[in-house]
Amino acid sequence: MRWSQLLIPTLKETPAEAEILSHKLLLRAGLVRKLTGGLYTFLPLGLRVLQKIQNIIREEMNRAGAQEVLMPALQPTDIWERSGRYETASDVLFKVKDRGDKQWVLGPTHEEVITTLVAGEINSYRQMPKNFYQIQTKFRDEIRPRFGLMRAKEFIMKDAYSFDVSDDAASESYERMYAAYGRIFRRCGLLAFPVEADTGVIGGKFSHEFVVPAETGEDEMVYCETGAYAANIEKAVSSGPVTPTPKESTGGSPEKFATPGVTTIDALAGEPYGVPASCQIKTLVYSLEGRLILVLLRGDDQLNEAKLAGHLGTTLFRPATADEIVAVLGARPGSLGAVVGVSGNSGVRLILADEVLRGAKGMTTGANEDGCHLRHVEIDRDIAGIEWVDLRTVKEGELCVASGKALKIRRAIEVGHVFKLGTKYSEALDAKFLDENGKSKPCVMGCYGIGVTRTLQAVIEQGNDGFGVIWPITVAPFQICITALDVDPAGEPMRLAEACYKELTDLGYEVILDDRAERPGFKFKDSELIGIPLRLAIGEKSLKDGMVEIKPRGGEMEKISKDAAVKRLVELAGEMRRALEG
RNA sequence: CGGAGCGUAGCUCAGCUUGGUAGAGCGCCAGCUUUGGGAGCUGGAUGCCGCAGGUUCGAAUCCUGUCGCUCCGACCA
Repeated sequence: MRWSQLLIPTLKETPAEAEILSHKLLLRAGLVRKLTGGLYTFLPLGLRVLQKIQNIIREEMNRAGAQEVLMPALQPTDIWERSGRYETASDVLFKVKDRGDKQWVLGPTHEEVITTLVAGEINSYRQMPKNFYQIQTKFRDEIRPRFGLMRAKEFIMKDAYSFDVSDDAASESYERMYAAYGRIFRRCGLLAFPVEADTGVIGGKFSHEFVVPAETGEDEMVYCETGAYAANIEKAVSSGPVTPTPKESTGGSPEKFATPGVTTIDALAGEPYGVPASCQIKTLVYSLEGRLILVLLRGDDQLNEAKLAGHLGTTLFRPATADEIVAVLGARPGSLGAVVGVSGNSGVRLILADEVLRGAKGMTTGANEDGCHLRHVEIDRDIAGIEWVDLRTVKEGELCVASGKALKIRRAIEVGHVFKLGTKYSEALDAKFLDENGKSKPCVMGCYGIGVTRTLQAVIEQGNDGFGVIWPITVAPFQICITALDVDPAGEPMRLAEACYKELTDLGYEVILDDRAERPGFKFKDSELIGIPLRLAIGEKSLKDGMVEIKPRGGEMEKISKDAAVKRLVELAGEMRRALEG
């Protein structure tokens, strides 16, 4: 294609709206334009990249035995009510009404729709396994869209759903998708890693996120440099805190002492009290269905809410308000504890304590009386009715359970997620089949997502330099840019450029011919900004000696005879492709 | 939803404190020059100063409201 005819609105200056590098480049390279917050138009260049990524996904999904379908984005509410997610996912659901005042939802994902389809079409074990996928626009009512395509109200996702006759068979489907995901991201030129992920209220071990390490990511991953372990922080475990929990008795019974104005762990750790955070019991209070749940953690630990949700089997809990807490416990946040007035208190549903506190002695905690704390607390002796759970958030430097080495934490962008769902949706939406014994069973499901638009931005986040984007050749909008330095149609440079353009295009390459009547520097800068992997520059100067110039994006320029140029470009393109696709 | 910041030319931004005819650079258009790394000169076009009220003789500027955008936060007591 001719550059002069395409809409490629590159920007020399950085738009004020962009904060992170990939977002800036998305705009500067003329890939997208914002309609409004969280909604973007893909321009010709951006769309080309998007389609490249989609095609890689298609090829790998098909290769893995999945088949493509396309489901409605607009969905009736009743299937969401049947799955229970009209409630539990309510805050991200875009809800719309039609003229008859009937409520609909814009799909944030499609478990309900695909399961409804399968319920009607699949009745026998002979019809499985099946795996359906689609590439489609999803809608999520994000609290705060940000970072361009990273978190948007509307985004393109590849979602796949597997249906199997048994748990074992479902595990095989899961493994197939897991392997396919590795290939997809590799082919996109992305360094993406599988990490163990939170399985939420469904539970189980089969959930991995594919993440791209990046400072701008919204997720945190915990990993061991030996490669023995990697997990999302919501899921991660370690062999425990670096400072041990005290296990020595310090007194015969809990002793109340005055701590006026002290409402934080830090304040109690400071003068004049000097109680190390690791010797404090932090008491958090959550509300679930009108009653309170006490969550006990060591003072220096942070609650991992995902773990709490996993243990409770629901996400319908929230931090209790100060009023609720005072009504039930008699004290305000900051002076709370589980020792006094908690056991047998009908307003308290449950006391959960983090495993790290097992056997803790000589601890200090709130006295359930404003301005007072208790010391010499021994958790086994002084707090009744505890349920022990792993609830803490792992910290950097703690030891890996697999290798014993110190764990590291990095931020990362989640680009894909594979998840073994079990029978939650098939049971709720009646996707059942008859097995070989004529017995009715729910299908065992898995779901597998890739954020396509986010993946595009992740590729930019990972591939760029001071000049602009560096596209992997597999997803580049064009593989080759021919920069004609003199665009007079009758002149030799342009005639040669046209000839090379035709030859390369005939060979199946996607070539952009920069035929704009601009100065060379301007055109070089532009081709670098939009990140085309290979550039062929044709100008009078070197042409006098029969030479042209080839420059791989981010590599060294080489002068080459004009007759050898096409062959060399094909060679280089092949090398680049093989490096990614093997 | 809470907090903060910002809305002025296509883009980046100044002007606002202290009210008095709307500004710069880049981009765009025309011409000349230039022609291998975002050129130079000359001339030109471009604004509901986000929107709506209010104060005032007079508002981009002050006040109120509203809409939009960006950032931080929204369990960690």
